[in-house]
Order: sequence, then C-alpha cells, then structure tokens
Amino acid sequence: MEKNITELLRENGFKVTPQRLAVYEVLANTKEHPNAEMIFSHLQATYPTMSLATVYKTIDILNEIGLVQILNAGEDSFRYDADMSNHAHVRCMECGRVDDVYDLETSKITHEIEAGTRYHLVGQQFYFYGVCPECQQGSEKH
Amino acid sequence: MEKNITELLRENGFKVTPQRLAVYEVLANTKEHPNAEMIFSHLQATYPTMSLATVYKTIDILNEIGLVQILNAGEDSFRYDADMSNHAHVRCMECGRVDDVYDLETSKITHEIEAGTRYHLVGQQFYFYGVCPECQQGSEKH
DNA sequence: AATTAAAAAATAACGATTTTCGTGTAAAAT
DNA sequence: ATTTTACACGAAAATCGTTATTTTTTAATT
Repeated sequence: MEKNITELLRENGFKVTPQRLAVYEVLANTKEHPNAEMIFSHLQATYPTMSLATVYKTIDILNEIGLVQILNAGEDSFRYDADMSNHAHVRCMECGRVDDVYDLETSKITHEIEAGTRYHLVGQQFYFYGVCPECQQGSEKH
Repeated sequence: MEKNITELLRENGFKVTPQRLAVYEVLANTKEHPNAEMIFSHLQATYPTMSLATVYKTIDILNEIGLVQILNAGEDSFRYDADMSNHAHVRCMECGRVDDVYDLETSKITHEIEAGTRYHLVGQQFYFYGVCPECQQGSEKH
C-alpha cells in the first residue's frame, strides 16, 4: 500500500504546500526525466511566481522522503524521476533524450560485488549511451 | 603492444609538454580515481604554476586520444581514470572513496538493451554505491 | 639561434546549484 | 479571535565545477 505525498511530507515534518505538490505532479506525470529548468518552465504557466530555488529545494525534500530519484547521466545538469522502481537509463547522445530500461536482471551482479568487494551496497545506477532509433534515421540521410 | 603517451600525443598533432606528461603520470600511478581538483593539488608541489584550466584541457586531450576515461560516480564533479579496461565503480557514501569492480559480465545486458530499445549503444557506466568495509567498522562503534 | 604555431598561465566568465535573508503565511497556543 | 511561532517562498547573491579569453611562454622546426 502506497503512501501519498501529503502524508509523507507531514510525517517527515515538512509542510504541504501547493508548490511542493505541483513539482511532484510534474515529475509524476512525465517520462521525460526533466531537469530543474524544465520543471521550472513547465510550472511558469500555472505558478508565475515560482522560482528555480523552490524547485531545487522541493526536489531535495522529495528525494529525502523517497519520492524522486536524482539522475546523473553525465550531463551538465541533473535529471529527476518520480519512478522509484529500480531501472536503468539510456541517453541519446544526439538529441539528449533519456529513456527507461526496465527488467534488467541485476541482483546476480550486486551479489557478486558484495561478495568480491565487501562493500555493503545500498544502490546503483546504470547508464547507457548511444543513438536512439529516431536519430539513427536522421543521420543516415546525408 | 601498447603505445606510449609521447607517441600518441605526437601522432594526434598535440605537443608533448611536461604538464601533459605529469597529469598522465598522476592518473597512471593511482587507483583513487581523482577529480580535477585532486590532480591539481597533487601537482602543486612539483608544478607550482600549474593551473586548474590546464588540468581540464589536458584531461580532454588524454580522453580524446584514448588514454583516460571520464567517470561519472554520481557526484557533483567527474573523476578520471587511466585504466581504460571496461570496469565498473563502487563509491563509499561515507568516506567518498571510489573502488574498481572488475569482471562484470555485461555483454548479455547490453545485447538485451539493444534488442529491446533499438538504441545503438556506444558506451555505458555502471556505478554502485554503499559503505566500504572500513566505514562499516567505523559506524559499528556507536 | 631564430621562427612559428601551439600551449600554459592568469584571469575572467559561465551555468547549475545552493545559500541567505526579508517577508509572508499557515498552524499552534493563548 | 488574536497572538505567537515556525516554516516556506522568492529574490538576489554566493559558490562550485568547468570553460573561454588574453597574454606570455615553450616546444618543434628551420
């Protein structure tokens, strides 16, 4: 049974504000792994006074209470994802889009690593880089 | 048969300078996956006039000619590695060290992804994070 | 040794993110 | 209902990693 954002904020001593709900809504309703700027622009329409700092502060909190993950795909900015399931990402080096990769069988690998390194693992991130189907078509043209 | 850095620089039209050799030496002689700042500090002693910008530019070149790889360990800065073999990394969230993980069987995974996403993959980064053996001991104490 | 093209150093610039701080606002206490 | 308290918001400034610019120095070639 899932907890909703309102409960989670309250439980952790944060106030429930329209801005916080709005930022989460954007992330929950997209598959585009937006960065802070993209979230900010998207909210301009409905929240003209929204500031980038609020976006960043909100993401911090949402990350802390386990509602969004922070992706570092090796770009100049971070991307954010409200899909907390364990999944990998693949970024197109031409157009920059980031897609999800589900159903990777990684438990075998993590066990190997815990045995070999004696680290206690708490997380992992897999990034793949390449050219997406659309951009492959584009580059064939010339 | 390996090519050495001097030949590689010349072949690619770059001049061979003491600074470039020095940056490469640092990376070739450590397992610590330093970031630019760490390389810079390390060289201060022998090259008091070395500037951070030179470190960055040199790393760019070394990466271009295939002598160092740029690592994204999920931090705010990049780390660099003169070990060009395909290997993953695990970062300790307490002390920040980054260790190598060799012998991961990843080809099966990449093929799965190419089949499933129709991306043409050209690279990948796997990083794991957790607590290293030393820091596990440390935190048991209290 | 002189020439030349490229590199290094110093400095400034830049963009993403974080911090600071004054003001507002909502909940808690009276 | 009024006062008190505690955050949250937003604007501006600060910080950090990295890149660009300008001037000076150096490596490679003549």
